[in-house]
Amino acid sequence: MTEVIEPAIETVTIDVVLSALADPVRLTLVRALDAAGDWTCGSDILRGTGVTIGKSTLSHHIKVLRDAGLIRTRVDGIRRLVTLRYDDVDQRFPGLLSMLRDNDLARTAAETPASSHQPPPGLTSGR
Amino acid sequence: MTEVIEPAIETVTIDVVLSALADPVRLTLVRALDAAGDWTCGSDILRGTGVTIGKSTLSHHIKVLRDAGLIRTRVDGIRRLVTLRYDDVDQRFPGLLSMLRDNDLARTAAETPASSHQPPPGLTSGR
DNA sequence: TCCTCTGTTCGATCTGCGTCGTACCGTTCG
DNA sequence: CGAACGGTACGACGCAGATCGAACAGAGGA
Repeated sequence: MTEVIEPAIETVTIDVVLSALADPVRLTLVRALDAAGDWTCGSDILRGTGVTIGKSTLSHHIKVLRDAGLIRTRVDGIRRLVTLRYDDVDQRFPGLLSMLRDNDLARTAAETPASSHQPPPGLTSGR
Repeated sequence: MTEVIEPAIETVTIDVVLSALADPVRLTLVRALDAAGDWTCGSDILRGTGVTIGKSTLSHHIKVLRDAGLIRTRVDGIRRLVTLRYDDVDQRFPGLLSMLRDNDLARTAAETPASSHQPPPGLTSGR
């Protein structure tokens, strides 16, 4: 198998999404995935975010986000790649991702002095 | 004083809003206020929602929602009236209220047989 | 004035969940 | 085959927060 089960976007409720996004670590996770823009290795997501957690904790958060319909996981050999479900989330909850993006720009710029990646200019409004 | 302190909408962050809306009781509260449409007495908010909590708990939730910038409280004689900050929330987080509304229609219609107030048609995008 | 009503504040309690460590599994490579 | 790596599953721990009850505070009304 190369894909991991994920809920159909129509079955996703805002209640579950809100609960998933209420945690600061998961919010950082979503913002980092959004900044990355495409498939990212799980262990590399939090690079440069200043967040350091155990790998079991990370796995737990990724599962919560996946069950909430926010991210998609793909198996690539030895590792799992994850990405935001941009189209699905934008269709089901228009404007949600851009809400999360707003503060992200200010926060990542202020909290990650070691990272040199400035936020890609094309991500502010588009995909 | 007839008004209760509330944060300026520009200082409200999505992080706090998400945490406030992550609780099922508070979500019910917001949806009930949205369905009501205007100033509502605190003790009457949960009428017909099936949610029964102590008054101290209700006071706590209202305070959380107010601190999150979602609702406004006005003192009216012996009682406190609360209402959604439609304009402010729509301006700061466009689309957020309609996201909460989606499930609301199905839920309130199924859970409140005694209430005869259909959701006002003008609330979908405006105040 | 006294009672009632509405709401807040303060402790105390308890549950949910975020976190960690360990064990386990599948994949890749030497 | 066996070791290393990325990730998951499970149990345990600890803390934040949801809940409650009681006490208190204003505002109205009898």
